Amino acid sequence: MRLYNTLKRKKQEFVPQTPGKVNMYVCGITAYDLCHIGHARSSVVFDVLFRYLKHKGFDVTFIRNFTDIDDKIIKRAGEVGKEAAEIAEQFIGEFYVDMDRLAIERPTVEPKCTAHIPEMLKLTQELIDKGHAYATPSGDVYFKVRSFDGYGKLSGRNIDELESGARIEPGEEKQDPLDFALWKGAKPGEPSWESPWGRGRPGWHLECSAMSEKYAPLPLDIHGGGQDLSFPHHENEIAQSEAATGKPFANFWVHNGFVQINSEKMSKSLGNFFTIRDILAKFLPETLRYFLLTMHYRSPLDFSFDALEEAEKGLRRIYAALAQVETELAKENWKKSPFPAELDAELDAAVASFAEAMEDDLNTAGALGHVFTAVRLAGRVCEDKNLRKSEGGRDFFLRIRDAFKQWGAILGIFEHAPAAFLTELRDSRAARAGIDPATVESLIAARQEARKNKDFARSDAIRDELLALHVDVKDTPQGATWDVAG
RNA sequence: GGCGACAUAGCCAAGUGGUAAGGCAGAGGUCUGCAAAACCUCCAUUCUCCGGUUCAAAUCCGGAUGUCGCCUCCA
Repeated sequence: MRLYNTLKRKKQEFVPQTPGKVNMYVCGITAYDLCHIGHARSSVVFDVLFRYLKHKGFDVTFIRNFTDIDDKIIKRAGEVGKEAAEIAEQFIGEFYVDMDRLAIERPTVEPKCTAHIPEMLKLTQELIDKGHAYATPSGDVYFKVRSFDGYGKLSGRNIDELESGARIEPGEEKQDPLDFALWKGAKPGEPSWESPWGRGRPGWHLECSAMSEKYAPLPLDIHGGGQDLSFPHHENEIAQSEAATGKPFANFWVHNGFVQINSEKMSKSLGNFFTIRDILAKFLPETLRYFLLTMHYRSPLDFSFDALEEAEKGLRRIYAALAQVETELAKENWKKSPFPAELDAELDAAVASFAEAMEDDLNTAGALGHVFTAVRLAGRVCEDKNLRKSEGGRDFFLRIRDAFKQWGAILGIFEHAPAAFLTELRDSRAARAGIDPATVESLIAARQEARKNKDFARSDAIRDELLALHVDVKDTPQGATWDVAG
């Protein structure tokens, strides 16, 4: 497959170091608050990459860390009067709740920063020994950026231009404004660990270098994260790891684009900030996941509830087709009658196109376009009395079901029982619209009674009444069903 | 100021040299007691603008305009 490599600024054929095996490291969360939609996007993107690589038959080691000691965690702990470790544990728990709802598979390894202090001390010592880092009198250790030639190669920055913007904060003992902390000397009341330079705690960038090296042989095949992490975080990881080991750190750098609100970055200060919980209070998790996949992973993605609602309609149409296929497959007495070969050919083409889209830099948006080809094909066969009752039709339905099973496993959607999902989706929509299902059911019962008596005036009057509640009634041979209108 | 990304129909969006996927919305039709859903048909001679390269460009190059991101913690 082809993947866009930030390091080379172009798509490249992805080839792992060891045939058949892939090592992938993705920067995880800092556990100090609930996750927002941006975390959801990043998680979904790399979950799909993980699933797709496995689908292709690779033995994937997926490492995703937890930053469980950090300024923000300490700050939060201070605010609520808890220990930093308690805060980290709490929000790691909340993280899993969100991830599970979004059907994010667990990575192979999920190392925590605080469980790898010895590895970080070792790496820091190596960097000091090789002249790439220095300790200060107050017990900080800094990485000497100018000692590493490749600095800036990932983010395309020039070290002298960076220099002009950088400055030394009061209290810092850096030799150069560009230098960054590997180890921070302990401050009173903060969590700290013993080190050769006195008690302290690791700097943020250090953990990813130390833990990736521990769980995968360098170079990593893939290193991923949000676009904003490329500088300085990923740049610093490269500097640390390559300066210490002399080996390249990662072959492919994959960065997902940002979630925006009204074309602007979301941030707490702008007040345009949504947590995953905020969304899932109104929409099903699969709707959010589907929505996130309707755009290419590197593009900025504009979030709005209107856009989510639009995505929801698309997802509903897909599931409606799957439900119809299930209904037909539950029937028996298949007839021997001719089945048009061009329908099979179109389905073949859709399956092939889906695969091509995924091969081309994980183009889930393009791939979903081909999913709708299968949806239309299913509808066409269901429409035709002869086709849907034929043996060829049955085989076609089975093929469609298989295709969706495979696509669903890759994308992490389409995996619910269709009829049950549609009911759940309808109830979710009804709840948003403030529709009381019991009221609807009783009106429908009254309407059925009227229809039974051929009292169509009354039947239509009730339909109008339901429509005023934003409810559409659908009469089927099995009785009346309903959905939220629009 | 430096670095970078993006600009495709009413809206969202895929598409990196060969003559514009898909979704949502909309119009007409089939079906239906009426509807809804589904299906069929239609809906960008054109890809922000101006130049250039080429037999051929939304796709490559140069310029303009606009939007956004990074350069400080951030997915």
